[in-house]
Amino acid sequence: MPDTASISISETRTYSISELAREFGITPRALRFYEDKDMLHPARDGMTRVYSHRDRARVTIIVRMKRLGLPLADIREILDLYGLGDNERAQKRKTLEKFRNQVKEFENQREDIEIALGELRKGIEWLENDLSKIGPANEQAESVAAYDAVARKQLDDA
Amino acid sequence: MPDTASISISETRTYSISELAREFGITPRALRFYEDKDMLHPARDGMTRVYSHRDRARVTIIVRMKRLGLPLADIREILDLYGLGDNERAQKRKTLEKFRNQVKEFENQREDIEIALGELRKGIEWLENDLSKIGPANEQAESVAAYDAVARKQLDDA
DNA sequence: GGTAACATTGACGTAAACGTAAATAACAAA
DNA sequence: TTTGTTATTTACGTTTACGTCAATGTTACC
Repeated sequence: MPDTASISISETRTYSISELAREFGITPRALRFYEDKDMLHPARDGMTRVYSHRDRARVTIIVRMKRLGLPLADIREILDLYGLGDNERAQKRKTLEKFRNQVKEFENQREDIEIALGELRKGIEWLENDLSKIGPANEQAESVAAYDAVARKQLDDA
Repeated sequence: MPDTASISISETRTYSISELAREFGITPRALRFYEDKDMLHPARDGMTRVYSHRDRARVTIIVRMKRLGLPLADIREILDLYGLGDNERAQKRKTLEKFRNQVKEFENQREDIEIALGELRKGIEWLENDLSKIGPANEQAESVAAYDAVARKQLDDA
């Protein structure tokens, strides 16, 4: 085993634009768009893009952050960390600050999710209860007042 | 104490559009926009909007859900539950389904957040380490290789 | 050697969620 | 009474994140 000592096959694989798009449930257009925004820099074989294992990893991060609602500009800043060579300390300090703020925001967001999950589960519980009440063929019921009470309560301590 | 038996003062308060806007860190324009989208139906004093305690509660939900990245249309559907009177069972079933799906999505999102927090914290750790290394006045260092290793690792198991 | 499948670069279009300016009205303080 | 603050509707503008052609080019197959 001479040169390619510790390079696993998954790290030497390459991907076409539509392969990556399919894998991540996005479109080729989106990948070109990200490249246009300097978030990706795939190699080229002539004109056609060739995505490496590390390009793929960047896409993973992009998609994940996007799901969390981060704008592409913010995602780009995060990605840029992995591109810092022996850069300015100032830049690193700024990045550090942003990362810390981002951590706080994510922690807040996690709290929001817990709250939202709580409310949704209460809603589900009530709906299940209500739907199972009189079997599958009743309208106009006596549970109206009860419902209103629940709705009121949900809204009141929101 | 005759009529208004159990109505706390906070439940009788009303709010102006700019009051609410300030409280939630949004603009009056946004509140009007939400109303235009049928997510709010404040009362009117002449021409000017008067927001009740329950209107305020709905804004709470809107803002919270928005932070989680839900589109307004989806938020509206959630709000609509609190408006269901003695409605069609079919509608309730549909709502129940959507709530269940939303719960799953939020749980996925919570996982994404954990992962993102992990990566950010690793990044922070490295940055802190790096910045504290040679005191406050050094560029060109020997940590380049070490950094590259970290970056590589982060990207590889993303 | 055509045609089907996949690639490219423009370039214009679009949906969501407001921003912003214009014209107007109500009301309070100086 | 003028100035200032807050409100209204109407309407066009803006940003983000792509979608959607159109025109063109390479590669693979039958």
